[in-house]
Amino acid sequence: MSTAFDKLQSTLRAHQLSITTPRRIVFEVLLGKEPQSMHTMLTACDQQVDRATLYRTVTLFEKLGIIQRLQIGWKYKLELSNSFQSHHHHLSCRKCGTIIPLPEDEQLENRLNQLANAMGFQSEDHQIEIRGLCKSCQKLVSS
Amino acid sequence: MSTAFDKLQSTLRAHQLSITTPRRIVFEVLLGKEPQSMHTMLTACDQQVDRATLYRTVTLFEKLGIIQRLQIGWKYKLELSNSFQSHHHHLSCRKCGTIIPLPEDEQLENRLNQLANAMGFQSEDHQIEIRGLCKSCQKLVSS
DNA sequence: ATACTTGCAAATACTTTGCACTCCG
DNA sequence: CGGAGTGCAAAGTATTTGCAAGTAT
Repeated sequence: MSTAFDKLQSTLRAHQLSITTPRRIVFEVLLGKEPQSMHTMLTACDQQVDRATLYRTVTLFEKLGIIQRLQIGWKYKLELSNSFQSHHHHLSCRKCGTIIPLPEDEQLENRLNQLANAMGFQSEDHQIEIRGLCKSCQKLVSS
Repeated sequence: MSTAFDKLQSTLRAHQLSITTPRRIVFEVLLGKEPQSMHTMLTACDQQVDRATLYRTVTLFEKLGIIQRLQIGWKYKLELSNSFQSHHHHLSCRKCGTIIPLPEDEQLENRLNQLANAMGFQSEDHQIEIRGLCKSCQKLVSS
């Protein structure tokens, strides 16, 4: 089977870029996880990737469309882009900070495209964040 | 007529907070404008508001629900919140950086609420950014 | 009067850059 | 080997904080 990792490799190769250890580690840190902050990623890389390299890699991956930057709460967070995991949006709990992925919804996506088109705008991508209270925090408030 | 400014005053009073010159200036800088970066706001305040005060005011206004922070491109930007201008979302052009407000759309809003509810999530607010090319930049590309 | 606010300057936190050294292809 | 990529340290930005002085109510 073709893994996400294979896809990373071919993307890098396609741009004549090297497949290095730091790049592999950064990718692994993001794989299958919820969006993370730079700080979290740096910690997760645990001494194996230098701060400067992390920033450079993130910038590179973003240009290559491997990862995307999200505004979740106050600071931005990073996650693998749509090519590496299905297109989705996020619910973020203002109380406990949990981030919950929302399954893709065709009706929502269509409506967004219609609206952009109506304005003569050529839509390429979008992001949505819904803020509020997650299930557990709703209970805590009422009790 | 009740102006946006009156509303600012009553919001501050309701929390026993002073109506000071810096707060008034920060509010005016945002009033009726597209989302702005901290840097732009600081320049717009033109020596009249200290950097630290601007940050403190923005934090305060955000807590009070007077302004909201948006991820537009890489860095966040600030604009007056829904209570001070109609609820809307943004189209942002990746080429020229223009930000275009999108008129409120009931169908879109409803769908978002439905999706959040289906997940047992209590939605309070949300933000949407659609990235792509504005009308003028589409022409430039094709020519 | 007096508690809330501000300005200033210093402290932190975050991000980028220059350069010599290392590693991939 | 030779250039792309990295680590390190230092330079830049961005944001926060302590505190004395100012101001709104």
